Amino acid sequence: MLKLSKKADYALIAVRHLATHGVQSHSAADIAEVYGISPQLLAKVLQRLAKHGVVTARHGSSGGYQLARHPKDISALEVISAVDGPMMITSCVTSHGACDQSNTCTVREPLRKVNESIVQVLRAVSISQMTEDSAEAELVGLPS
Amino acid sequence: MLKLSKKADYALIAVRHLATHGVQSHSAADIAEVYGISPQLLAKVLQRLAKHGVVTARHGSSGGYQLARHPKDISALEVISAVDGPMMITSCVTSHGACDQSNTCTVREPLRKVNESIVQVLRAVSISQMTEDSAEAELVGLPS
DNA sequence: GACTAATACGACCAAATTGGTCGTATTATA
DNA sequence: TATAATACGACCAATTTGGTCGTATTAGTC
Repeated sequence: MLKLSKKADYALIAVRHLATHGVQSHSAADIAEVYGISPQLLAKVLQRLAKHGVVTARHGSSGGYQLARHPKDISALEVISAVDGPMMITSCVTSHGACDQSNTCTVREPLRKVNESIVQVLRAVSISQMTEDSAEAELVGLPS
Repeated sequence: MLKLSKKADYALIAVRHLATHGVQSHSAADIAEVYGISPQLLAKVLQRLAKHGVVTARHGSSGGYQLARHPKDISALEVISAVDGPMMITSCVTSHGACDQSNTCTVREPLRKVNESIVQVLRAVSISQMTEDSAEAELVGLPS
């Protein structure tokens, strides 16, 4: 239905939290508690974000996660694709290549372009934009 | 994973087929055969398109489906939402209202805007645009 | 008017995806 | 050395999606 996974939602929530709550480390459990999310699940989400270089992790007591970069240099696309894998709108293309109708499928090429446009939109939205509540963010979605 | 359902894919394929194969009726079975899709499934997809006024249906022998409007007046968004329901990117909002974290969820509002941008992109893409193979359609995704 | 070829539609099953948990290893800090 | 955190794979549960079946209905054709 063209919707984000819950994991992607959680990832955006967590990253936004890190962006708005100072530079110190926050453990997965702490963040999870604030938003009422399963700690273990959020941990897994944050691990993937760490693996993709969106956040940095510190082990040990008083450890946790920090943003790897300035919020304005992290796009929504990065966060989403770190958790959900590469953005591909067509359901034909799964992990194991194209579907069996690939040769007769006439909408693949047009859909690829639509996909690119959507990717552009998501790439253009930064985490810092998502932290400014309303106003000014009205312009979102018009990649120049 | 932010991808279209197969039904949406099939819907686009079918609509594109109707747009490029004259004004006469095409039965669900005929179209399905061309693309190697299950006839019954495609029938259901076309029924939903008919219910939403994207195509018109004619019963009886030599009946079938036709486009209800000119291809340039049918958007990809219409086709997709006819089959998959309204486009909502956030996974929080399901059929039975918002999720339980609704009060603490901080990304809903920003995501709503991102969603709108994507809807804009899909609304801007017409079926006729999807029939012109390559060229000129490069501009897709820049709602003015 | 009977036959036939189509849509219409709801109930239902199967398969795939996703959400979420558990256990254990590892790493660093105090 | 104890502890508090991440790391990660295996696994189960729940939801969603894909797809089928049966039956009713509608309209064209002989």
